[in-house]
Order: sequence, then structure tokens, then C-alpha cells
Amino acid sequence: MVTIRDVAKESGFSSTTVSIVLNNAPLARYIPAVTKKRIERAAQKLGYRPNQFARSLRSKRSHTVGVMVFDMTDPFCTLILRGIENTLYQSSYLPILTDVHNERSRFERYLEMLLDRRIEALIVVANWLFLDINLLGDLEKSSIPTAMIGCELKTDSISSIIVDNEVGGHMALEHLHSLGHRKIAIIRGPKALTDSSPRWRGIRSCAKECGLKLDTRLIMELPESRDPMSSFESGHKLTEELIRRKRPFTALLAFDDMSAFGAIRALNKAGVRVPEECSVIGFDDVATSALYTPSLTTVRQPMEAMGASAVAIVLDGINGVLEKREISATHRKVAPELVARESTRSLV
Amino acid sequence: MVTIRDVAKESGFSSTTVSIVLNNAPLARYIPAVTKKRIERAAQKLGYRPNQFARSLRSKRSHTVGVMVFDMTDPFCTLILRGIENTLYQSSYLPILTDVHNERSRFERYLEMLLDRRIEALIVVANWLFLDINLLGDLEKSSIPTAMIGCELKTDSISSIIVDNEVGGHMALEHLHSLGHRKIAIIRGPKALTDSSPRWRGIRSCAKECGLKLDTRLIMELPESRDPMSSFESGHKLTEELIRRKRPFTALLAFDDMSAFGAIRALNKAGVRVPEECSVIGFDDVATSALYTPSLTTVRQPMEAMGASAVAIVLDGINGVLEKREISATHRKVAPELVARESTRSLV
DNA sequence: CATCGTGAATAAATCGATGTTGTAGAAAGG
DNA sequence: CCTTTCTACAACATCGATTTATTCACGATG
Repeated sequence: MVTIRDVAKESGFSSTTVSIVLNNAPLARYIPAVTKKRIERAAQKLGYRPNQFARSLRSKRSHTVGVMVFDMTDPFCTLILRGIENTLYQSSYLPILTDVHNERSRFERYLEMLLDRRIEALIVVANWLFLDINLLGDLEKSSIPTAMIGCELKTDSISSIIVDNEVGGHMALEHLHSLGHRKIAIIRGPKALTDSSPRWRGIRSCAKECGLKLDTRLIMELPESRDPMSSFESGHKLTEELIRRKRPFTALLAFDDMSAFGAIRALNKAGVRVPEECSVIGFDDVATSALYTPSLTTVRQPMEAMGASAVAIVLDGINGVLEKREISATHRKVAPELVARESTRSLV
Repeated sequence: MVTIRDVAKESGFSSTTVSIVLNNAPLARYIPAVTKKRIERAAQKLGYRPNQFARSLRSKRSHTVGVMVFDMTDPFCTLILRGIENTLYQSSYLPILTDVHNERSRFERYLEMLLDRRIEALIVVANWLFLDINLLGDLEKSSIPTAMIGCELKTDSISSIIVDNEVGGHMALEHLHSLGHRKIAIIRGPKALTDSSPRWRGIRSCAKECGLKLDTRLIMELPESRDPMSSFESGHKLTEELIRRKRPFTALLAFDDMSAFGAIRALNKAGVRVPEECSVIGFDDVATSALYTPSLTTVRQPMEAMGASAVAIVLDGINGVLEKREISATHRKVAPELVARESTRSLV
């Protein structure tokens, strides 16, 4: 391993000067170009790579951010991670990825491990989260810039990025309504999920505006579950139940894409063709939605942008800490976007 | 920040002793229990957490492994990552995740960054890889335990874990054949992908065993592309082309699940019902396959296990290096598994 | 002529933990 | 009684980089 002293020896200057030159520190301004050249060439020649441990030890910076996902297998995560990774890459930060598996003990252990590594910021992807929210306490005392994606917060110590669920819910129903649907089945989200109630609020506000009466016998609710895949199964079961009730509906508004897939499966099994006999709309726009047969109309969350946005916020936080600026949490609510595909169709 | 010296002061012993006790170093055997108690209590009281930078600087160990994915958005990755994460967690290692986006420049930059961080091992998820394989050169000179998932290697400096593609290809065709299908369309993988040819070999060997003649007019080949999603589109297009040829077939064997989804979409559009009029089989068993309508029969790669296996191999490599044992690369070929679902059905 | 400023470079302290070496005293052995 | 061995602890060097304080020379200033 070649150290800074090797470069010093090779170039004929002291390690101090080498450090100053290679880091282009303030003092480098006094150092003549010839000296710089010689040092740089020596470093080049020896293939010098500064030891990050030593550097971090002194500077107290790790150039690392922690990323904590609550369930990696949730397809909702993938694009968010891509957005995070890509934005970090631009700033030469590296992410340490941890997957909490929706378990409190893992959350705690990972949080400790990350703090031990002196991560400079933390991004939490709180999709499908059923933990007691007092984990906020744990996070707050960490005192490093933290952003949470997918979970609404009111704290001013932790930033948050969420989609505007109310607007999204509104959009979804409006889309179905504009296609002429009036008898609309709805699968609501589990109460424990923070997304559920604003999305439902949006649906109701749209209904009110359109003068649409929501039939309570066509409204179901997903049960709580740790496993995001359960959303699919529950969507399936609840739709079967809807069909069994024999209360006619021409469209179904699902809580998310997973439950929409479950619904389509159930409709298909019952011989109801989608979208000819029943339109289905989801929420999220996971990767599968575009591939599905029929491709799924859905309300998209701009996941990659949300990931990028979280990084931007925490990087700004890092700079804020460095400059001893007073930093305050940012709460961003991004606009969803309707993606009309094949699973919805206007009522004939 | 509380340092080891603070603990020393608090407990009344020297920092040396504190270090020895807290690390349970060899010398700790001479230290009486009372002393240990006192030191531990002091550490506890002050909430002492050793500085990992200092520790790493001395010990030259980072307790970190690099994970390099060639394309995160490929659904094939998710479960592999889960397997990697979960196994690392058990050994208290943390993963640094990098996504190469199938670009050589990113590969090189990330590799340098990871080596700068002194990762103790590297795991490469080489799904959907079209880079010149001379990146092996770059990897080999890194001289840390490295495992590659999803790409066959003959080197003895880098381990590899792949599914047995030949067996898998055989399985797929055999399944269709056993259901009575004889006119079988096949979508082969792109030549540049290392998986393609063994899979094709398996198909042909099965055909020979069954006395099945493969109709070249029913055989298509996916084009090269950097984007894993293109597999879907190409599957779609090639199937349309197959249909246009009007050469009848009762089953379709796709290179992977993505192209199978594309095929199903095309068949559906053409009014061919799956599986009633045409069976479709995929390869991989990505998460979507179970959710699809119809759910997809496929040859599963045990992805989570493959991730776990890669970790086991490199951790063993790390220990090997520590003990100055001579380490040699392991090449593991895991068995695929047929998952029969709804998209295939016996010919009536 | 003393002082000051500044360009050019460096010695030495520092970051926090680890491990080697050293130094006692006590017990054991010859 | 002296030597050896063992117990119990600490001083100090080390890991590799950064940074503060300092030196030194030289021209300018008052």
C-alpha cells in the first residue's frame, strides 16, 4: 500500500505539502505550479490512493449515507432505490443499504450499525410500514439529516417526501367517473397505513364534486399485514367477495397496484373480462403494471424522482451542518400522475 | 463523542486495559473479573461506541462488502439482494450497494470507489450483462474475494454462482412436451448473454431425447439490448411475428419471464387465449410471475439462495485471507426448479 | 535598522483505537 | 534465597492522513 509519505519521499517534499497540494487545500494557493506538478506526478507514478479510514478519522466524514428500506421485496422500492443511487453517484457518496424486513429489532440493530459507521445522512424508505411510529424517537436523537420517503410526518427534525395521496385518490375516481362509470367498487387501504386515509379523503371529495354516491356495499378494506405481497392476495379475496355479493359494478378502484392485480385475477376467474366488462385502476405504477395483461391504468407515484429528492434534501442538510447553518426539515408532497393504460375503458 | 480515553478516565484504568477488556483480546485472560465489570460499567454509563474509522485504520478491516448490480431495475435482482442482505446481516457485515446501469464507465468508477473503501469482498450481480468480459481483468487485480452471480466463469480467481441453465432449458421443454405439446415456438436468448447458449443446449438435448423435431420457423431470438425491459417488448414483437407467420403452435417457450409476459400480451391481443389455446412457459420466476393473469409457469432460479450462497463463499474467502489459507474460487451451479402454474395446460 | 508581510515549505500535534513491550508484584519452583 | 512464571496493568508506538503552528528567506515599509 502506498502512503502519503511514499509520495512525499518520491517527490522530495514533505507529506504536509503533498496533502495540501492533492487536496487543493487553502494553503495550496502559496505553492508554485512546478511543485504541484512534481507532487502530482509522483502520486500518479506510484498510483497513490489516500486511505479513506485515515481521512475519515481526521475529517470525521464518511462520504456515506445510510439507506434503510422497510421491505426490499416491495416492488415500490426498486425505482426509489434507483433514484437514490443515481443522485448519490453524482455527488460521490456511497449508500449502505439495509433492509429492515419490517421488524423492529432489525430496525434498531441496523440503526446502531449505521450510526457506528458515521453515516452522514439517512434515508428511510417507509413503504408498507406497520411499526410503532415511536421509532421516530430513535431517529430524532441521531441528529443527522434524515429523510423519510412514503410516510407523512409533522416533525421538524426529519424531512419527508410523499406523494399527494389525496390528489391521487381524487384522480383515480375522477378517471373512472369521466369514463362514465357510476357503480364503482373500492378497495381501501389498511387503516394502519398512513397513505390510506388521505387517499380515501381524495376519493370522497371527488365523489362529492361529481355528485356520485359511493355504495358502502361495494367498499372493502385491506387487512393489515407485514408482507406487501399480501396486498395481492387480499385484493383477490376481497374482489371474490364483491362478486359473491352480486351487487353489480362496472369499475373497481384498488388501493394499490398489487391489490389491483389481485382484483383482475379474481375478475378473470369469475369470467368477468377486464376492461370490457369491468375497468380496474391501481395506484403506484410499479414496474409490473406496464407489463400486465391488460396493462394497468394507475396513479403513478414518481418514485425515482422521490428518491432523488430525498437525496437532495439530505445532502443539503449535510452542507447545512458543515456550515453550521440552522437546518430545518423539509416536507415535500409530490404530485401523482394518471397513467391511462388498457385496464380501464369508457362505459358503453 | 465519547472516546476510549473517557472510558479509561471514568473507570480509573488505562485506555489499553479498556481496549483489551472490551475487545476480549488475548490478554483479557489475565484481567480479573472485578476490573472487567468496572470497565464495562463505565463504558455502559458513558454510552461508549468505538470509532469505526480508528478501528479500521488500525485493523485494516472495514466489515463492509461491496455489492455491484448491473441493473437494479431488473426484477431478477430483488430477491438476490434480499438473500445477500440477509446473510450479511447474520455476520454483521454491511453492504455498499452500487448500480452500474450496464455502463462501463460506471463500473470502473464504482470499482475504484469500493476499493478505496477497502471493502473486504465484492459480490457482482451480473444479470443482463453485455459488457466486454475483460472487466474480469479489472476485478482480478483487485485481489479481494469476489463472487459473480449469474454469469458463468472459468477463472480460478473469481467465484461464480449460476443456475444450471442446461438443466433448466431441458426442464422447460420437457414440461411442455409432457403436456402433449409438439408444435412449440421458442424465443431464444440473445447470443451475447452467457445464459443463452446452455439454455438452448438443454432444449435441444430434451428435444432429441423426446424425438421432438424443432421447427426452425417457430424459433426466434431476442435482440441485444442494455435494458432488461426490452426483453418484454421484444418478446411481444417476436410473438406477433410468429403469429403473422401463420405457422400453428400450441405452446411457446420463452427465454425468460419478461419475454413470456410480452408473448402473453401479444397472444391475447391476437385473440389467442392463454393457456386454453396456447401454453406459455418462462424462466426465472420473478416476483411478477405469481401475480400475472394467468400466473406464469416458469423455471425458477433460486435467487435468494444464490445471493446467500455468494455471501457464504466470499465470507469464507475473507477468513481464508485472514488465516493466510490458500483460497481458490468456487464455482457453484444450482439446480433450477419447475414451477407449474396457470399459463401451461395439457393439450386436449 | 528594526519591523512587517508574505511566499514556500515543514515539524509536530491530532484523530481514536490497538497491540507490543515493559514493569511491577506475587506465587511457584529448585 | 534466588529464579522463574504468572498476574495485572500501563507507556508508547502505530495506522495514514490533515491541520495548526512555525520556520526561514526575502523584499518592502516606516
